[in-house]
Amino acid sequence: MPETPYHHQEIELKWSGRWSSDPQLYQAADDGAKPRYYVLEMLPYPSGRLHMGHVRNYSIGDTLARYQWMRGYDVMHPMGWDAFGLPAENAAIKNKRHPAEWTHSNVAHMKRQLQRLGFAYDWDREVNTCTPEYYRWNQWLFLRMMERGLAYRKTSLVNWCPECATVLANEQVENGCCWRHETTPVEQRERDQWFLRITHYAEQLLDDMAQIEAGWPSMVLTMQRNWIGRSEGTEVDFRLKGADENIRVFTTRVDTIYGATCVILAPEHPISKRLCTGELAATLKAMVDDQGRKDPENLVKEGFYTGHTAVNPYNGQEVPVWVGNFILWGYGTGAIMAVPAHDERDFEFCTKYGIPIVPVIRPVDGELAVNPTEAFTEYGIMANSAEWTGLTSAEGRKRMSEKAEKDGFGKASITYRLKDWGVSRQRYWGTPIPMVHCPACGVVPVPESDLPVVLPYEINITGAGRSPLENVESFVNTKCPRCGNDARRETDTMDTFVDSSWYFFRYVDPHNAQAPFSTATVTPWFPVDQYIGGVTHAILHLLYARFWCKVMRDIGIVSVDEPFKCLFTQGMVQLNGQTMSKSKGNIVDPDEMVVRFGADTCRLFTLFAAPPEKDMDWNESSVEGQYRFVSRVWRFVTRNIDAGSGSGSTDQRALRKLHQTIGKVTSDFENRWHFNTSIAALMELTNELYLCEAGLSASVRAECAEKLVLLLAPFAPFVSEELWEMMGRTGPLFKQPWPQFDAALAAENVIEIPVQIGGKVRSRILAAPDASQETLEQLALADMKIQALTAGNTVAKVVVVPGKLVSIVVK
RNA sequence: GCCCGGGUGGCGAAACUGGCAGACGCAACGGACUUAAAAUCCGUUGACCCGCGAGGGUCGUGCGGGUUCGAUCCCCGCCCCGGGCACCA
Repeated sequence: MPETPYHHQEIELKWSGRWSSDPQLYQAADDGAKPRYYVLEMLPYPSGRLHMGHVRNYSIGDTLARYQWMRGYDVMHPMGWDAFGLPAENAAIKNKRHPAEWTHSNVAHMKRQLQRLGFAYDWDREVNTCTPEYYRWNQWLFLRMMERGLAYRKTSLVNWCPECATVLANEQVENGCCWRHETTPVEQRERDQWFLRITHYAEQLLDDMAQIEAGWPSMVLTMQRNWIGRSEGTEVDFRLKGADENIRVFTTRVDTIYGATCVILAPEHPISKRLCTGELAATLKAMVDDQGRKDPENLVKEGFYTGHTAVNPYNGQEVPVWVGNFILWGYGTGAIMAVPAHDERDFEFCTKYGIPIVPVIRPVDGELAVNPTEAFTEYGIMANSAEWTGLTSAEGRKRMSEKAEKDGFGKASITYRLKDWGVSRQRYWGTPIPMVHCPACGVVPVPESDLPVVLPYEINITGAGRSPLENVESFVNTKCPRCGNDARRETDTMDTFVDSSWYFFRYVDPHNAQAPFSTATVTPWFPVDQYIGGVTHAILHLLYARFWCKVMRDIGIVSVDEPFKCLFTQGMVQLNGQTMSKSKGNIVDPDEMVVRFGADTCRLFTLFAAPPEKDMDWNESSVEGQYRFVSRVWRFVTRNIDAGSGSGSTDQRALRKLHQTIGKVTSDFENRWHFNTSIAALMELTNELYLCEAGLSASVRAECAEKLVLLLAPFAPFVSEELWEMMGRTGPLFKQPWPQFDAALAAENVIEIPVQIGGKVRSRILAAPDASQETLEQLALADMKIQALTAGNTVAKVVVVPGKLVSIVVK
């Protein structure tokens, strides 16, 4: 058959039409006949259009999914929409479109884009988090958490972004500014908020890392570990002199307490307020107001003496009580003992204000410092510490904690940097928190039978500070579920990180109307075999999802401790070294490339440009190379369908390259997903086949064409499927068995071995790949060039690495 | 400041982690085909030096040292780029 021209548009439209009209095509059988494999990619926010970061993420996932199908797995490969969130409301304000309408039209468009790119999703499992069918289960789970004391309400100082007019989680504050508005400083406001008690799981979140260590990038686990910030120490009460009150401090270095020369309170500490009367009250207030706006880059430590003193319980010494702007109210007890001799920050503070510096720890092999010029922060030997003198820091910490506990003025304690998750948002486009405020009964949960609490459609979104829901009377006015009298609905909605914390469970049982999912249905698919997404979610989303999984396990509806066995974090797609983002206006849309070159080329291009975990700078200049490659495969295969036979003189050469390629591509899939080198190997194979073509026998010609198409299938599904059909084969290509590697066929008859003298390559010898050390040494020493170069010298040593090289050392 | 990544031709990158540096692709150049161009096919292409030539030599993986027969890879000390954390007591 003569070769035919490659018309990507025609071929791709044909197949994407067929594929999307067959809803069963990519369904998992879920009958246990084959081993299961769950490929999960982070679901997109429906912002309007796909960007190249999505294309990259989903190309990686789809390539893996198709490979696993070919390897014989029963693959689950779903997709959905993280559809609640702020941009929908911003669009509502700006374009006068309803958030629901805006979201749904974005979803429709992006779904078409995904289908056009040929991603093999089971759309029957599509999950859209802004539908009542989904978010009612957020509410249901919230009630379960409430019952277990994991969801609670408390008044607290919260981060407030004036731009968003909403509360931000600590995780959404970056450098004191809003994560969306990087130049808007966050303010502190007092509000009643809903919280989820993630701190209750802090220890498990750390411990269970052991279960996923093998499959997760260590960097992500490290980041989470730092975020949780576990710290072992001691809480100690300093009695406030002249008052029946203690100041409790947290320290990791109780062994230094004989060097404590003052106590410092956070400005927000209730005791600060009580101690600062008269003129000091104004000073304190100014400092509190300043806290939310502090620029961590160049904050100057400031403080003032309250005029009060407190007593060190270990030695009875009286120390002054200060207030300091660098003491965090949200960490530990919000108060510290300052030991300037052994803590850099205390040193800086006490030096500035002339507070004494008393060294009490000496280096293990040195003397106690006199008038130190910097803090000695290492562990050492205790000095000037009464009966503890001479102990090591470690011993001191342990025994002094025991003493505090025994005498009732403190205890050993573990503190976390992690804080409870504030989930309240004063926003319309989110899951309503299923609570009612009754004047008589207080906060009352909505009964399960009344779920879902549906978000009202009629809404006027203005962007003003109050939550839009507060103005919807039909929503707000309700009856108390307990006493039946008039009551008001909670108008806060949930953080959208709630939605993405469990959607991957819903995928497995997406139409369940009785429960978030059936435990029996879900269990065989968990943990997820492979989760793929951006490293930007290393802390927030992935930590919340892990937490949520443990909660669901404790509720009894999930059987695993950890949701994701393996995690792959792909690199970012950048443009001129900058992250692509809407605000920077440097989004690249895939549509144009798909029209010009086709989805196959687009996918190959994103995979070829760099290994998947590496950041890549978007530069389209090499995209034509991928198009050329696809075209070359196309021409080779089409012109060799039922082609005449050659002599067979190049059969061995072609088969060798074919099997080397099978080996290479397979090992890339199994070990490291460096698809750039897999695609390079397929190019090499294609190049070799062009050179061998004339001499190929009919059977080898057909075999090479067929295997080439199979190997290409996970990367470029459209052209592969079309060629498969043209070869007269039936059945979807992604269900065909992956080609078998044959080591004997891949082996070279003879290889070239470099011979070095003094580490420099001086000659090359030909030898069998399995030639022995002795043979190689003899061949090398017998080589003419080597003989010439070694003449007159003594060969001191010969290093032979079989199959690799010979290295000769001369004197 | 601390913790991770990373620095290789004109460009994206390989070298599976101690064994031929630069696979594959882009760009560039040459040849074939063509009236011509495009497309296609076949080649060349790290830098410098010697040679008419086949060929040979020196240098070369951010910089400076070290270990080794041999270092892009390991060790020590720097420089630059990207990311995370940043008064966490």
